[in-house]
Amino acid sequence: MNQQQFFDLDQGKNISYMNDCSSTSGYSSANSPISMTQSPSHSPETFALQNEFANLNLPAMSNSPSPQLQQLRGSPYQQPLIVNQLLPSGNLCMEIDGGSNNILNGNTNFGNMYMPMDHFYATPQNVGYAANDGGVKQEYTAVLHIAEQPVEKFRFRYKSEMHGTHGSLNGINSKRTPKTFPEVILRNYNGPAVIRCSLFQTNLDSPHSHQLVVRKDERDVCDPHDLRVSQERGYVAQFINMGIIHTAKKFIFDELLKKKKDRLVFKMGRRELSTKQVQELHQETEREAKDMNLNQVRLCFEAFKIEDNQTWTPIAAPVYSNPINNRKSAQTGELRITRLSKPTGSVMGNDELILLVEKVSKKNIKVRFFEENDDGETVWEAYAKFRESDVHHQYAIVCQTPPYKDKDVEREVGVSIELIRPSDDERSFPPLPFRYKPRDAIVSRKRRRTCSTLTSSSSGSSSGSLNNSVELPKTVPQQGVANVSQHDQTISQEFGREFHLEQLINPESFRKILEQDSAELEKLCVTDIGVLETDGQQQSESADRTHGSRYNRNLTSTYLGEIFKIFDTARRAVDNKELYQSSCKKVENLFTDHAQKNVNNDTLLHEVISQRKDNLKLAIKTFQVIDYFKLRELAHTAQNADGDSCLHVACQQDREHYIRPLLGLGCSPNQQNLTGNTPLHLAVKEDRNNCIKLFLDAPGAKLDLSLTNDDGLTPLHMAIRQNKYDVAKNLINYDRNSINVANTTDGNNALHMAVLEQNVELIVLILDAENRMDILMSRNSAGLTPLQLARAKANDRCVRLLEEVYPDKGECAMTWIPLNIKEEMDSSSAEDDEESNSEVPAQSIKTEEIEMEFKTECADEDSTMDDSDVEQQLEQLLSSKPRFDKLVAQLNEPTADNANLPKWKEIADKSDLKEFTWLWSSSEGMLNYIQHKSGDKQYKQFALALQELGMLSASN
DNA sequence: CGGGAATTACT
DNA sequence: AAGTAATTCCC
Repeated sequence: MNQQQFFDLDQGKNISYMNDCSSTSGYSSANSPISMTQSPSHSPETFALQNEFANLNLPAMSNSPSPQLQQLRGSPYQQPLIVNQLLPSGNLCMEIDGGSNNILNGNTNFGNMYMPMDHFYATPQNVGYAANDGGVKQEYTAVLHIAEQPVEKFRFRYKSEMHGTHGSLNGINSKRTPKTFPEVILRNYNGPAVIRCSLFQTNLDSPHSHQLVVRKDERDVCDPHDLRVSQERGYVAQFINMGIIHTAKKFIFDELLKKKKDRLVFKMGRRELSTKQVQELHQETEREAKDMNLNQVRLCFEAFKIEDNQTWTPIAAPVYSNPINNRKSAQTGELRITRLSKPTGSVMGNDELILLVEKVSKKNIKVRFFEENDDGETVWEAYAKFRESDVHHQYAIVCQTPPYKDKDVEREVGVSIELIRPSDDERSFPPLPFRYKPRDAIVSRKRRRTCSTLTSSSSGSSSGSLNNSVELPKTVPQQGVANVSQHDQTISQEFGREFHLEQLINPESFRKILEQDSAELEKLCVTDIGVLETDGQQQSESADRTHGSRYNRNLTSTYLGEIFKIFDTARRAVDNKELYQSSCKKVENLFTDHAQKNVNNDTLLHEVISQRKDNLKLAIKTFQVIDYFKLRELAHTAQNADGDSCLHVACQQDREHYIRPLLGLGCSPNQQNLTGNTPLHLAVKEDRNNCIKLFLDAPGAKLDLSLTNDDGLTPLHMAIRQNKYDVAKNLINYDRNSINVANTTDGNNALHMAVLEQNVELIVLILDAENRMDILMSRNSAGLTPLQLARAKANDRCVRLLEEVYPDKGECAMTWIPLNIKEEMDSSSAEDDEESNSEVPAQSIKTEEIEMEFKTECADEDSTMDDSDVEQQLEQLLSSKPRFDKLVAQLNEPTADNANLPKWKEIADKSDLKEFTWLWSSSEGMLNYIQHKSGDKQYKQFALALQELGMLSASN
């Protein structure tokens, strides 16, 4: 018996043992029956070798690796010979996978190109695999049980990476300490046995071309790995220190074939496969290799008993581990959101959100928003909107948030975001929090509500005397109602019965109300104003204070009451001009004073139109005051801390009936708030269709639809992005030029954006508008026309639709725009791109002028042009639209020699332009291209070629 | 150990 | 020619 050392997987270290059994490893020992084998072609020579090795049978192998051993590591492909020499170690086998197995496999790696090893196995006696070859199901009493699954994600390393160590394949429950490893238990069996672990495909009962290696003596030995188990050890086999080598693509087939052969040979207990078998194996391998999942493997565990030291008999059905995924791959790697561009968004959705993510594949990724209750049940989910092209380089996703389920939430709602990979339903972890913010409308309403309470100055109870000693009228809601409850169509059940909605919507009638001072209004003005803001919250808050009878009127009520008092007084003293003047001043001061004190600087007007319960009476009276004292400037400039005007608030709160009165009072419809939004932006954003309509229909309001908000969008852009056809239609009808405005984020105009939405109706709508040419030709920041964008990112239907309308089927849009068109564009649209400032001559000369000049010039010169003249001539030719077109036509004609070869192609083929020819389908493309090359070689060449063809003069 | 990056190879 | 995937490098 030799004392030997080997690496014990169980113990994770080298140990020595008495070599009392010479070879357990199935593949390994020279005597072993099954040998691995042979590459299709082996050199016959080496029986001798085999014996030699067999005899080598050494003890050494482990601790003191021979120089060759050391050389060997990590290079099975390259150093087969050395590998062969190691073979003997296989005899050590037993506890750990015999080194020999691996070595053999290593050998197999080389395919036929290397030293064949078949002779090793040529020994006749070693046949003994008792397995169930004929495919007969065999009943086993023993059972393999996986006690510890491998981790589900692991980075597969390429062989070239297998230098140092890179961490081993741990058990799924492994922690820093204690670590665990894949582990199986053999049950229902007595006596010694060997458990084998090898790498398998996940969807086939077939080995995987990757290598399951275990680091041993500075080298990586490949699977299968055999571990001896016994009663003393509790029949537990723990596979320690394994790694997975990612077989390079080019070796997949070879590796797989090798493994399959080895397996078959082992199973058959024979040393040679029949030619037929080899062929079959070949074909089978070819098939498998083609679509083998290279990023997923599983472990296969088998159990054998070894009889006569030679015969390996399976004693239990093989079991397979869960899949192990390659951590590095985009298909199976971990999904992770690294960062969000912002943590919040509107409940309305459609906010742009950028996610930085770990490697994802754009075709296989979704962004899921979801909300769970305390029990972890999903109560809501929605997916962000984005296109494949919004996935930037596998590492970022630009998406639009989905709307939240409840658009009327009053406070922020916390939800989660995760990535989902549909192919395997993998989720990113952990989910990232995201907060849905209530709509501005609700926020401001709430803010107003709470702040009025907060800021209300303390004062006496029901008498309501405050700092400024304003006596607020005691208000009993019913009073107001009692007088006038004759109409049915009313806005506000409690307070507004006197006014029909339509009256207010209609500016004429509203004006009348204001100006004529109708009896109704008169009555209104002398009666008490309604109760301000008595919503539940305030009531409960006030209830808290009631105990000390310290119920307060809020700030707004106070000021409003004071102002109304002044107003009423002044009005009664009709002829008192002085009183009127001073009243003006007072009211103005109160107005501004209030705004200053009020939280968020909401003015009285803001407050009055955004009461939780719409209070028409109150609002109208306030309007009347403003109007009466000619304080339009106040209304006009009234902005709160968010930069919101009253119109903004009206839109937020969906109080469309105030829009016209406010416009009438001088509020500017084009005022932008601090985020750049006009009231119309808000109306679109918040889906306030009535507001939108009123804005657009308002006679005096001159809306500027080209204003962009901080997201770079006009109202039309927003509508398109939200696929709001009707809104977009109304906006376009209001101002057709608005479709040409480019958003300042990516330079897309309305058509670009509709294309991105792939919304055919919108595209048609836009195309039906006028100014078609401008919009067709305008380019976004990426330099793309709508058609080009469609080709890149939209479906066929959109592309076809657009191709229909481009005059030349989009030919010119594929490449460059003729200068003259571009000049038109430059002057007519906000769009600008780099091209336009580069080549275009600064002086834009009228087409006719060029023609004139050109004619005269050409008349003089003719055959005597030098190179620069030729170029100049070409340049002028290209810069005139008629000439350009003419040249296009001429060049599209076939050449004299070949009816199938247009002239332009001929020129291209003969010049440096050859390699670009594929770009163009007619001469126009080439001309567009060449005109931007002014001054360089291609341009000159082209000019000369034209001259040669006589085209330069011909085109005169 | 574990991971990011760079490089190269394919579409 | 751009964008991914595959490999290799290297901190």
